[in-house]
Amino acid sequence: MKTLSRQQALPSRTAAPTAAATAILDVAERLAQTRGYNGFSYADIAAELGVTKASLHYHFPSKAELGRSLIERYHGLFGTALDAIDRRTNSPQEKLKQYVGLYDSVLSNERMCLCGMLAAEYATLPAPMQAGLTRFFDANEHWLTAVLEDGLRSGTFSFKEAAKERARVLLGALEGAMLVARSYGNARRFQTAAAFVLSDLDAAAHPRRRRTPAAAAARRT
Amino acid sequence: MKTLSRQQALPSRTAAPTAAATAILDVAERLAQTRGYNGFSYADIAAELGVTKASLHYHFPSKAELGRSLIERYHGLFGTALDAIDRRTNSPQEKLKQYVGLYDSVLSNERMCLCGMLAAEYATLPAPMQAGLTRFFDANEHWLTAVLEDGLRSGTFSFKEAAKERARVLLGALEGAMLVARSYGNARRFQTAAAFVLSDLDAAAHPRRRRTPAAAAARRT
DNA sequence: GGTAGTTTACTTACTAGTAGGTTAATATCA
DNA sequence: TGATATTAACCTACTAGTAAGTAAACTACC
Repeated sequence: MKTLSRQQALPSRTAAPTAAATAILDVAERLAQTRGYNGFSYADIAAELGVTKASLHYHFPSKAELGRSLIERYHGLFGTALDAIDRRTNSPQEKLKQYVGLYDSVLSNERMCLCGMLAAEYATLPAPMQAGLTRFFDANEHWLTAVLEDGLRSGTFSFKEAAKERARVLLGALEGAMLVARSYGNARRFQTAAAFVLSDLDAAAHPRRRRTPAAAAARRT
Repeated sequence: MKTLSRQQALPSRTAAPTAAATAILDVAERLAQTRGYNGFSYADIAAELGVTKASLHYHFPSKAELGRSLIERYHGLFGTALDAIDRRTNSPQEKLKQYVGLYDSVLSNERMCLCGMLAAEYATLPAPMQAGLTRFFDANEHWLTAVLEDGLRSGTFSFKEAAKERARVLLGALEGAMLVARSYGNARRFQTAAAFVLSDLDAAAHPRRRRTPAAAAARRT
């Protein structure tokens, strides 16, 4: 059995993830995204890493704790990616495009969004994982709502319901498109659907729709 | 242990489902829709029905066979429901509303669409179940495409991409909305999202939109 | 700087419980 | 009597999780 981590002395004020813990999370994440939380075991991870199950229990006492960590890390990384998008561009249209790109890169690795996957297994998950899941969706909804409101203000987007409702439609549509496309092993299928979902927001495509004051003005020019 | 079936002699040219088989499928279906295929066991079904696991194996030799039957029956029942919609109304708008109603009634029973659920577990499913799944989605897509084309012809609907593409967007959006809404235990959430997805198709909301594939392609780039 | 104590990162060997599945005997009924 | 349906009793493989031990590395102190 090889050693996962030969840990160099990090100061580590909080619980800094060790190299071993990271390696375990990496494998567990991929398995969870492809097979679901109920579709993999400690034995699967241990075999892949060439360590014992007991070693995994040293780092993550229970599978529930591993699952909780999985969501937490995923949420954190996703948040970082959203921040990066915000820094890269100010265009709401471009932001959404890059948001879709996040999903697309996951699917192109033959994976499903971790939280979309876990949402299916929701009823079987330990409470901390359930709470982590809805926090993740809430954060997505929050970010999308801001982008949509921005696009509405600037006349780029057009939709009649509240931005929060539109954000929910968007989130669900992307998760669902991903879910179905993966059954066909066809990332193109997702890309096409996602493009149409985004183009539904275009103010230019339906100029007489309400709640776009700027769009109405632009039309006259 | 009680008896599941006191079978009255059905002529049964094909394999007519016995009362016992039906009872087993009913329980298995509910478990699959709430917990997923990997989230229930023969022991769960047996306990609920008050029979032994061996008895279940008599009716469904393997879990794979049970799963396959589950999809087949679900697909058949869904097809019947779609036929019923076609008989009840000719209005494409009303048809879609009733189609959404089908999903809604599933979710209101705290269930997820069986095939949406299984789509998440796709990678872990036996091949016959995988094939059954895509057949189900194909059938949905086919029915939706016909309704959308009809609505487009009659001027009720407006969308720029091919009806088949729109059908895929619709299917994914509904499955995804359902998936997320269930994590919040909130059927309203689904209803609201579904209503907006349908209203996106309304020709009245964006009268100048055109079905120009060239425009759609340009927007994608 | 050497050594005692402590911590980290594992190991082997095990538990109790559950998974899907089998077999042979038996009950039920037409 | 023969087919249908069901049971008890089992099997093997695997599940998450635990107990006890160990080698190496780090820390404290004289």
